[in-house]
Amino acid sequence: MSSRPVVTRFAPSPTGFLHIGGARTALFNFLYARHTGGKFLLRVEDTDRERSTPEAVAAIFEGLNWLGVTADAEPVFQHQRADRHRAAVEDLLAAGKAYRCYLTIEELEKAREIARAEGRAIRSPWRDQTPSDPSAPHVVRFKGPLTGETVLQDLIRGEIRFQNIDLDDLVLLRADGAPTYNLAVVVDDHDMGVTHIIRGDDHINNAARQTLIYQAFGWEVPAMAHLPLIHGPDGAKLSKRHGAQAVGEFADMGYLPEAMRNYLARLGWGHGDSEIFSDSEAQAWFEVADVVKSPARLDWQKLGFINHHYIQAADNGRLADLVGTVLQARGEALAEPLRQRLPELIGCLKEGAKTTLELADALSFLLKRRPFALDAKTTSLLTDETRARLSRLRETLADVVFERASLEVAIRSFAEAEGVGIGKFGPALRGVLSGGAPAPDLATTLFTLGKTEALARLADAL
RNA sequence: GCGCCCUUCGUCUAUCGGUUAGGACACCAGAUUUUCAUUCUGGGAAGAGGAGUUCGAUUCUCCUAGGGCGUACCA
Repeated sequence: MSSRPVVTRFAPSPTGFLHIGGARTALFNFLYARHTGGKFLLRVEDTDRERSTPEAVAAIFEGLNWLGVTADAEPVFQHQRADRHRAAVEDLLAAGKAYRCYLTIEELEKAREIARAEGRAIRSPWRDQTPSDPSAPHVVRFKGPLTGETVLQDLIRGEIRFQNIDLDDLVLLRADGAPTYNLAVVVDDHDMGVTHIIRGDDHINNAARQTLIYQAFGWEVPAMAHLPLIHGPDGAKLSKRHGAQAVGEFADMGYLPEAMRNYLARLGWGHGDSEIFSDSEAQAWFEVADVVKSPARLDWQKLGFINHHYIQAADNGRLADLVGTVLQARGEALAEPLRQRLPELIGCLKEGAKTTLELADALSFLLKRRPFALDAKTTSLLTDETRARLSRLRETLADVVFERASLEVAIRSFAEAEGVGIGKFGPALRGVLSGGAPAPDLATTLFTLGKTEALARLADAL
């Protein structure tokens, strides 16, 4: 292909949020650029002014930012380059590689109907006709070859062949003079020096026609790679009912960006048996040719597994900030002593958490304000015998230093002194301390509660 | 209709003509255990179907089936 330094790009159309499939496309472009020491660029494909919104642009940038997939240059806005696009079309017109088409919408629809019935691509009669009035309303179409074939060398799928007769003469300039996507991508990718186009496989068909346009301009055709789409767990196209589509939703559901990067990279790409890998490993290993051809399904359980791993590895201070946001969103205030201890508490409680939402759940027993009612299960455990035993335990604990290790020892020796197993009073103790909310092992529960609060809760229940 | 793409355990994948078809998630069983969870050990689980090519096909070719994408003055 080319020995130029690699330039990749992500070119979203700002008509909505950043879809998870788009996020992965961006990630792959980013990884490949990093892998090769090249550049990763961003281009907003907003040639359709009707459907593009600034909110969508903001949402997409925000999503990419969160994911940590950042461009190496300022983003290009396609609509700002309309003059350049029009000039390029003039060149094509002058070279006889494009023509003005005066078909009305009605005529077009009729022609399309016929072409479809005959199973062939639509062809405008204006291909070889000169109009009596050249200034009449018209679009400019590409004049594609009628014979021969166009061959794509897809980096992922290999050779893909199209008969040129099956490719229609696409519109380059609309009736109002606005450039269309298929023209703009080619001109922009060329002008931006893009060497590798990595995009969703819904663009394979366009790739053939775009190749023809490159050739008409006499430009080098970039290397292309078409990624399979991401489907929902049931194999159908990802939609709302699958839980989430937008990367922002994944953030809200408590997933960490590094976990998303790992999971998304693993979805459709892999490096041997590696399941969990760092960003630098991903960058070192990523090859476009290793991307899998078939579409992958989103698997929430595996995402949860990966996220669990990264939560365990994450800095507790950072998790505390994240959890703070979650609690705030839930309207749960954090008392000052707890807020200060949050990183430490999270260190004690994060073991089983798969998301920051679950992490917040794990804190819920700490958030209770006493006095609180006990749940039915705990109440039933509180027989007179147990009550008496917990009362003795309370006295014992009053003299214990509230550190996890010493609490652990204290509980064990108390059980020994009582001549019973921990199972005899442990569940009741936990219930009394947590009010029935899930809580970790006893020593941790006591420790995170703190001596004052723990003894008070015990006293409340006895 | 026409064109193009895809098809290995439930899911993500490894294999690049010769393997007991490997790993991970999930699942099941057992162990540990002060709830839930965690952790540990073990287990079941796959080449869509049919023709070829070949000494030998998951791997190469073709057909069929199923799924997807495109077929716009959307991107």
